[in-house]
Amino acid sequence: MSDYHPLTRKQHEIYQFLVNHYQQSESAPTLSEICIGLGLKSRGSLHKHIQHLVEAGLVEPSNRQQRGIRLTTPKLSTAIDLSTDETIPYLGKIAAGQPLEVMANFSRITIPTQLKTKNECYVLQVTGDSMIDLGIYDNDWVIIEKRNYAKNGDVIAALVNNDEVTLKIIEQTPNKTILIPANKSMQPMHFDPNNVQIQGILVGQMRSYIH
Amino acid sequence: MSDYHPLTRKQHEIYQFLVNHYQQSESAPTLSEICIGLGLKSRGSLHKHIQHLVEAGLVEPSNRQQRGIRLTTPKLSTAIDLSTDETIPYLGKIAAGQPLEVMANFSRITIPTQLKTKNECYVLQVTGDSMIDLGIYDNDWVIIEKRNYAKNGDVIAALVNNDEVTLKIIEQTPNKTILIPANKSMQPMHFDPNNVQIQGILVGQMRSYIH
DNA sequence: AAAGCTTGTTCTCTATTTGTTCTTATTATA
DNA sequence: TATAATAAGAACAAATAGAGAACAAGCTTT
Repeated sequence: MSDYHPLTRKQHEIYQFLVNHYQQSESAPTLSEICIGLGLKSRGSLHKHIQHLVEAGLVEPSNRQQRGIRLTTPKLSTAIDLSTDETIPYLGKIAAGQPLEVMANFSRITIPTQLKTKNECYVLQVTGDSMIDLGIYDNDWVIIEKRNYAKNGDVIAALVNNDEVTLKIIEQTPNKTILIPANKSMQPMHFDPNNVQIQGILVGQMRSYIH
Repeated sequence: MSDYHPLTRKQHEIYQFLVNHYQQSESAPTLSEICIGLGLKSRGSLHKHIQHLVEAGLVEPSNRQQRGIRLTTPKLSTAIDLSTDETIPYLGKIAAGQPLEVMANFSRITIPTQLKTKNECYVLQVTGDSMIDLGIYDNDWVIIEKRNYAKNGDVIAALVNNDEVTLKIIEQTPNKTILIPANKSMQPMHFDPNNVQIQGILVGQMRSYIH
């Protein structure tokens, strides 16, 4: 009965989001919430991906039930986390098309005090290899201190062209902003300062080696 | 008995209101009071929501009794008493000359659940560049699951020659143990298996960029 | 005890949200 | 070039949400 259903990259990404969400919140997310969390705009396409997760046996079929997405292996779904104040918002994958604030309070993550500042911080998950020369890899988490300014050489999360959020090294001159990847095989990108909105600066990084 | 009853956004909001109310007041709120508290105008609609909470097993059925809304005791107790300890021992710099146990319980560190396993874990701080090709840098923290065995290719913390603890990739043959640094400019080291005591395997990594 | 009020409950009607299905277009990948 | 993966959006039905009317049972006041 069980065919072999390898996950595509996107399906794996969505599954990770679901696992993560279940660790933080007791109720399942809505399709729209997942869209926002992953930077998608169409519930329709997302639904198709989730159908694949059902076929792969990772997600139980949810018959029109709202918030009906359940993982088949209900790992930590019961582990409610209402612990102290050392949690900070997890804003999902580095998200396209949205200033980060819009999805605050979706879920929260526990953080060692050593990895954050006294100011407001949040967590993003990194996609891509643009920072490997700094030891930040695909799927790592980064802790960002919320801020709208930075000094040259800082690693920042920025909204570029009102379109996508990236993690880069910043160099600013009066009439030009340069975003430099920490990856020798990638080129710095030049922007009009008006098209680069700084969202915060890098203060910490985490990586899981589990499975 | 228990079907799956995910809470909708409104139901969750109402349940939160009830939990909150119970922490401050001994008697249950009236439907109208909840309406006022949540900005609703119809007791009728509210009642329907509470019916769902009853079906979900979070609220006891109250047959026409005024101020009869009670939370089911089991859920209430778990909601309060979920103080799982998410801290693990910090054993300091990767330490020379000592098996790791001796300095346990010096201090503890808060860890996100995503970075540890269910088993016993502890934190070490890395010195040196022997793992930079895996993105583990000088002064990073690593989370180690306590264990005395590993399979080939695992990244392990090991006590070598009863002298120092290092973080390396392990390759074991019946009569030889090879510890391989993840650093192209360093050479693998060969040992008699008796001189290598595995202390644990790598499950997580953290880095602070503050100052 | 009777009148007046509040409360829980049930019902109908309407508006919004959500899951689902389709169609179409674009990008990767073999 | 062909095939799969990804994405956006339109359209639809079911689930959910809100308002209000109506009613019986419990309180309060007279």
